[in-house]
Amino acid sequence: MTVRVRYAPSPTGMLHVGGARTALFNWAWARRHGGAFVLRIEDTDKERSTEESERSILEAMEWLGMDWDEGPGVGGPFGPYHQTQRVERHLELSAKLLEEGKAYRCFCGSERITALREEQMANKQNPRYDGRCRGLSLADSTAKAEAGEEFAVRFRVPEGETGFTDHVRGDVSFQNVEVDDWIMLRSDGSPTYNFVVVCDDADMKITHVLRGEEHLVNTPKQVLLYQALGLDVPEFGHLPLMLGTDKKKLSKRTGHTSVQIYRDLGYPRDAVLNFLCLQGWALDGETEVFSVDELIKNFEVKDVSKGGAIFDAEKFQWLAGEYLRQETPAECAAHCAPYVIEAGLMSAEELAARSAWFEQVVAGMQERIRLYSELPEKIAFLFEADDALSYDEKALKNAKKHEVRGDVLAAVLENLLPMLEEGVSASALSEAGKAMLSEKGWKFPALGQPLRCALTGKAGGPDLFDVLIWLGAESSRARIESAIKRFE
RNA sequence: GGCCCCGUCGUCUAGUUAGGCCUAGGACACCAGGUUUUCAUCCUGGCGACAGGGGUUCGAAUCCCCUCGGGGUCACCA
Repeated sequence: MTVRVRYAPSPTGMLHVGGARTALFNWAWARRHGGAFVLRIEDTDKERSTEESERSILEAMEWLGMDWDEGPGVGGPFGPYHQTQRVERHLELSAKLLEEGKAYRCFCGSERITALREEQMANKQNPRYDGRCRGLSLADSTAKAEAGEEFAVRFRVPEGETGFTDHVRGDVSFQNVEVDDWIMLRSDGSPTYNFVVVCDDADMKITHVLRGEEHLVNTPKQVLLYQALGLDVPEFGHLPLMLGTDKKKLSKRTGHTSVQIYRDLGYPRDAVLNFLCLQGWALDGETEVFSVDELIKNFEVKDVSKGGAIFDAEKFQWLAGEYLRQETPAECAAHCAPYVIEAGLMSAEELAARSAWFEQVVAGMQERIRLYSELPEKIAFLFEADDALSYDEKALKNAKKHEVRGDVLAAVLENLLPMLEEGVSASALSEAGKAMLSEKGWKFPALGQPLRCALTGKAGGPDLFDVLIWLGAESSRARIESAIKRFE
């Protein structure tokens, strides 16, 4: 049997990280077994669904590299892949169930149902449909319907018990009395989620349903529906929830929830993918950094953890840094460029004209940032006015600790600047600088701290000889000369 | 509250299916050292968990029962 899985987002917002992980596990499972990964848009909520959300979700899926074999944009043999375009089929199946007595029309109306529920809750009973229309004969109900009475269609839950073997949780079962006679068709004739999801999954020949744990309690309804329809029941796997720091389902209350935001925040794509894997799954218990190829090679649904995972933002950032540092300077520079432009440090044209220079800077900064977006702030000093560089209090204090600061800076001007003008390498500068120090009998901090303040205005940062080269002879000279005056 | 699911370091997890290899391993975070011109990276070390209680067994994180705790869900949303 060919594996066919699906991810079925509703286009009512961004791509939630929990949804992204669900999609990722489905995708990996399909790729692992040479099966098909289907993308279906569950747009039955007309109030909240938007085309913009759909576009954004698709774009995020593409960014993550999760290609779908069937779905929007690519089509497929079981389309259409938008749920709203499949209602004809839904109504057909609903009519069939109605005829067979496996579903029935309910004329109670939402007002009565709401009142009933309120009364039951007031009496501390569990809200449940009281079955008033359950016994209506098909002939009677058809007559009422034809007379124009409004009705919803309910599924007739049989007696007994419904169980299934969940791939992550093992055997799970529910007493059917606990499963209410749920609504398949609303009184406006539109089908509900629990109904369409089964129709569509069956029509699309889905073999494995991997989804979030919040759907666990929907499963008996769906299993019963498959059975009533005389269809094969697919395999299920319910993934643990991704939790916020409040231990509740991840929501905007406790942090960012969409993959688009993390992308915009400058997290490397592969770090996002890797991190998603780590929430509920482990490669071998030892390896933390691994590629999606390794996920595909090793992913088993049964290995997914049962417990919910609190979203560990710290670890996510660490992982981002790991990936950022693995990139070549050219790759990293390309990823950082939009942030540098956005921060107004350079225009796209300037960046293109000075790409070699920018790559050099990025190479020197790579182990000092974790997200692409962190670069602008850290290199902003390079773009300040040479004679009006802002000095951090600590940087200035460090510089002033050294009595010989003026002599040191003068020596730099005299010995190192000419070399810089000739265009030597950072290591050559470094050697010359150290030779100069030993000749004069100065320790490195006596050079480092005043020079760092003079050039960057910061107490910490990249290698000083790199900075000299980045700045160039002219700026370096101007900054040092300005510092000599300002340090007095 | 009913039903369902879950419960190993602060957090993510390995180990639980086939009880002994577990004086419970790794990672993030934190702390302390080291490398370094600073910051960062990197290296070394430390801190730190089987929710609790009963069983079963020569032996239990692993099996059984109870308790406690957490979560999900109870819509004519998905």
